Amino acid sequence: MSSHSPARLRLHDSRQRRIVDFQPIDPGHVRLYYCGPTVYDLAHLGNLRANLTADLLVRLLRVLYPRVTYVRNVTDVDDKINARAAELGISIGTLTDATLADFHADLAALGVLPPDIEPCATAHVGEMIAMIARLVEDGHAYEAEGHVLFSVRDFPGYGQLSGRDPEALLAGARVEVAPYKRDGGDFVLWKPSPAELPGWDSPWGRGRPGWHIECSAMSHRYLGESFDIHGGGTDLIFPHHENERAQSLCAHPHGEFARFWVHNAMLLVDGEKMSKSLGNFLTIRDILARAPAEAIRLLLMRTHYRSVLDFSDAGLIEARRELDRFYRGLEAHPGVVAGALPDSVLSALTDDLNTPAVLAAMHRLADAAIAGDARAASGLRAAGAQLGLLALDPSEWFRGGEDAVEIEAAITARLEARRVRDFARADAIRAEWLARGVAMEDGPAGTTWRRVPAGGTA
RNA sequence: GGUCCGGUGGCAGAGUGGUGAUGCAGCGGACUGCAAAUCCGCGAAUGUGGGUUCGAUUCCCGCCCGGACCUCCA
Repeated sequence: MSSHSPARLRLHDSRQRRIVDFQPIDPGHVRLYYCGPTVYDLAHLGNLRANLTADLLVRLLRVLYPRVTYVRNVTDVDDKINARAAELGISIGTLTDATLADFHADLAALGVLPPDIEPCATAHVGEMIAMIARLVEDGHAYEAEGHVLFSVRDFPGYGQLSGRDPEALLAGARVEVAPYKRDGGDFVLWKPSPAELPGWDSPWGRGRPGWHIECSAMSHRYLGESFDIHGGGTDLIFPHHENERAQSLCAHPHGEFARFWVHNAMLLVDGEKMSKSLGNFLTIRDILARAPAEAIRLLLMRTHYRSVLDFSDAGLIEARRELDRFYRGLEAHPGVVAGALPDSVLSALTDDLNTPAVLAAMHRLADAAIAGDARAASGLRAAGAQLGLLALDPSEWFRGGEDAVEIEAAITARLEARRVRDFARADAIRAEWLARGVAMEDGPAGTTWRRVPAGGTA
């Protein structure tokens, strides 16, 4: 167990590559920005991991500080969107609206709280153009063949976030370097857009923004030149965050952009990398069809956010069993309400979001609650509320669903079989229902039932 | 090839310069018609070779293995 003060947040900062004390710029108002979805397809488990990490961080910050503003953008102008809309034969707006609605529904199903501000890129092109114009004016960017490019040579801090050698970055991509770039590492701020694709008038002609500028423009608009935390997956560190940082620091040289950078590690599925380009990604919807939402949520919290997580069905079943244990703790104290968040839970959370340690603390609370400790049950409830877990009534967790009448009838039939000591028949009924995902359990007070993974051995 | 991260019981997964959490699985016992749940108890791990140290799983170096990034990615 960590021994630091429970209310002092220690957080890993990617730029410094170490765990540091989190010091907000304004302790009265913590501000953070996360890179949100590009809305062209259903969200997958990797997206969920990033958004859940943000959710846990924001929930914790709200406990520690009086005011938190969490901004998560929506990328609704992008080449992948254009391609997808054309492929489906629908308008870009139809695609982005529908995808965003799906995204919201999926995250809500997982208990991920919405951000305070969710700006769309297409609503902030004016801010992007203004920022690009400023970069051009100050000599940090140049126009070439209708494109506007950021000059990485010009920014001495380039490479600092991702820990890369600036000289090597000047060379840029290994494969192709557009001929109009001064240095291979220069990246696009603005590019020309043909009539059939989304475009906006600009000082450089009709065009659309490059990938990175929207986050710089929108974080500035809503959080200012300097804010506390910027987050996302580790795969965004380079080039996306490195470029955002370069743009923002050059456009606003008196600001510090993001003070702390929080990045979650990638997720594997059965040991394999999951990515959109490989096409092997599991969507949030796929998994919701296979397991209770809280089990999915807990599964993701069983691994620290900075460690690679290998998603598997076995893990899902284990997560479900852990929740069984927690709900048994609550079931032992009907009507228990959340009390104060136990220090064991808070100190684990403030220790760089050590969720595995939080779960260990919750197991101790559940053990105590089952043994009769009402205060522990109350603490367990509070821990669950903090993590976005244990939101159900125990009876709903164990016995929710629609076939309760049929199950009760089977139990009655089985009790009769037991009464006449026809144990073969009693066992057959129990086995049949277990295969259907219902475990029948005989106790001193009669027979109860609960749901288990279908075909399971629980 | 370059940069970075990591290797902990059967599996999952934390922490720590000095008795190595927690969960799942397993084993023994209580309870049960038998199970389940619950309770009591048990076994089980720091990739490898060096170095620093009174002491290393932890710090340093080499090696082996895995992963990430290197301009689509959460």
